[in-house]
Order: sequence, then C-alpha cells, then structure tokens
Amino acid sequence: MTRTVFEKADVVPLLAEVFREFGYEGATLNRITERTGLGKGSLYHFFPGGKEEMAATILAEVDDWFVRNVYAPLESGEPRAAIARMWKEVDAYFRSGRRICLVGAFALDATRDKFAAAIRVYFARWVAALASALRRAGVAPDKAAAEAEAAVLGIQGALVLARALNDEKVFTRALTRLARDLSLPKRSPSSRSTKKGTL
Amino acid sequence: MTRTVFEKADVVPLLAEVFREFGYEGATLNRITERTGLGKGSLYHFFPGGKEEMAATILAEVDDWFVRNVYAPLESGEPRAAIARMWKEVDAYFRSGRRICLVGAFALDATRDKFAAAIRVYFARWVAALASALRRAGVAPDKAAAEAEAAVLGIQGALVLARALNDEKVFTRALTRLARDLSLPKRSPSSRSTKKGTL
DNA sequence: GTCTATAAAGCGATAGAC
DNA sequence: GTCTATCGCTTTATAGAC
Repeated sequence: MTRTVFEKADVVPLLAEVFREFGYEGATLNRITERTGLGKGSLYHFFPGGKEEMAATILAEVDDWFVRNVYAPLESGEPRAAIARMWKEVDAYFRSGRRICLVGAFALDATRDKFAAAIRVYFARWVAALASALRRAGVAPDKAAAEAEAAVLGIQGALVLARALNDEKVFTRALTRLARDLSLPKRSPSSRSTKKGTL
Repeated sequence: MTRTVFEKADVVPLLAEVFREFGYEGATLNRITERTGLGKGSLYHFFPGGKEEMAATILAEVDDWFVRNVYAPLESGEPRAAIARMWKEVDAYFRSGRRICLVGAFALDATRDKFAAAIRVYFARWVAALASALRRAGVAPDKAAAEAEAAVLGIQGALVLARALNDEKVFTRALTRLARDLSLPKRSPSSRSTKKGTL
C-alpha cells in the first residue's frame, strides 16, 4: 500500500470541503478520516486541539483567501477593477452557487458562538472593503455603506436560495443583478486623474 | 409536583425554538427535554419517528404559518396590501433579525438532504407568491419574477449577515431597502376602487 | 401520557506501537 | 508521521413501571 504523506497545508482544503458539506457537527472524525485518507492519529498530530482547531484553521484559511483575492484589492486597488474582480472571484469560489459559504453556514449554526469573532471579522471586513472601493469610485459615503451591505448580504442570500431550490441559476442571476445595482457613477475622463486614493 | 399535560400542538413551538437555536444536529434530546419539560417518553409518544419526525413536523408548521400569513394573501389578496403585510409579518416573525429562518438554516446544513423537498417548496412558493402579487400590481412578468427572487433572497441574506455581525439593524435596514426596491408602479386613482381585496 | 432506566451506536479524544 | 485499539461520554431510541 502506498502511503501518502501529507503536509498540514495539503489537508486543510480537504478538511474545508468536509465542513462545508456537513457543517461543524456533521463533520465527524470518521467522515474526515474517509475524505482526507488520514487516520485520527495524523489528524491529531496536525491539529492537537482537535475538531475545534481544525475548524478554526479552516476559517482562518478562508478569511486569508478572501483578504488576498477580494478584500485587499477592494481596499487599495483601482476600485472599479477590484469590484469587477470581486464578482468574478466570488462566482468562481462558490462554484456558481454549487458551493456554500462556510462562514455564512457557521453563522446560522449553533457553532456560531464558538467562532463568533472570526465570523464577524470576515463579514465586517468584506462590507467595509467594498464600501471603501465604492467611495473611491465616487459614491457618497452613506450610499457606499448601504450598497456594500446590500451586495454582501445578497451574495449570502443567493447561496441560501440557490441551495434551497437546488438551482445554480438563482446564484448566477443574483450576482448579475447585484453587480448591476451597484450605482457606480459614470467614469468621467477628468475624475480619473484627480481622485485616485491609494487606501 | 404539578405535572403539566401537553398536547402535541403546545410542544411544537417550543420544539421549533430549540431547532432554530441549535440546528438539527445541535438540538439534542436532552436539550429538547430541558426546554419543553417533557421526558423522552412523552416526546416519543408524540413523535414516534423520533427527531426526524419532530423536525419534519416543525417544518410543516412553519410552512403552514407562512402560507396562512404571507403566501395566501400574496396569491389572492389585494397585491399592494399583501406585499405590505409581508414585510410586516416577516419583520415580526424573525424578531427584527434576532431569530433566524429555520428553513434557510436547514438548507445550508447537512440536514438539507433529509428535508430537501420541504425546503424547496417553502422557498419556491414564497418566490412564486410574491411574483404573482407583483404581476397583479402591474409589474411585467419577467420583472416580477426577478424582483420576487431578489426580495426573498435578500431576506435570507439579511438574516445571515445580521446574525454574523450580531447586529439587528442590518436586518431592519435590509427590509426597508428591499421593500423600497420593489418597483411597484404608481397606483392610479381608477384602479383603486376596482381592485379591492379584503384579505 | 409521563417517567426512569437502559440499550446500542457513534462521538471526540488519547495511548502507544511502529 | 501514521496507524489501531480503546477510553469515556453523549447520542438516539426503547422498555416497562406507574
């Protein structure tokens, strides 16, 4: 039997998928063992804190992914490009609605209390980053905050509804509509050079 | 010791609250016993099918509540009044965001497969009923369908985000915005007297 | 209809050999 | 670093007294 040796980094994505599919309580050690091919010994070697540490690691990993691919560009990149990238990355990340948001699922679950801080940070930063990009694109601060909140919440709702109806198109449609509803002002040639904030 | 005797109908709301708070897997028989004050014997007397029957009963109960208070008015009542009532009922039902949607939570959970049909029906009927009201209020069919979907999905997303950020105001704000974004045509004086539903 | 006691299975976690 | 065996606990569910 060929015994594959893993690094912790290799295990995390597999682990994440199990938690996504079954939720925190449903992600039993047996299922995790099946999916990852790792025995309990190895699992506890990588995660001495057990299941809770596994979930915390995954949440941190997910958050990190979003920071690098979505939040950071929104916070300091060219706002219109960053927003366009956000829609693209979100669609790809959630597999056009076939994959749910682990953080959103944890927020509704009883698990919530355990990871409340991480969950809050994930969403708060998403909303703040998008609002920042909107402001830098010329949207008034109040409107930017409201629209950012609406967009993030719309993505989460789209994931819920798409999964409930088992219809990916719900997600795709919602993304298109949400992107359209962001009231980005027409890009004027003059404002391009004058208002170019870096953060 | 005064022993309170329950009817099944009295137990269901208490049961529902436990499932809402802890999710399907988190709603253990011990917790249910604590909350309802009923021993396992009584529980299995009311629900011979055990936990799964409890959850199914609750889902049916929730669905029924929404049919009576939201869907039916939307489907056959005066459309504008029904839509207004929907926002009011939804806000009250979800306790302005302090309470989550059991059906939405089940949709994200591993529980989903067990109750997929009930979950689908709940959301499909909601979207269809709202679309029907919008059409009857004068919105074009395509637009009505799209806006109904956006509204229902927005409510679910608002529940997720409000809970994630632990901020009820997110929910209240979202509801206001969603209601405003429904593009109800201006009510013409002529149509006022002609179409007046009582429910 | 309600209770307590208990069964059978599954859970997270640990120990120790390799 | 990985495995198997096992511990102690909790789970759902049942049995039977009242």
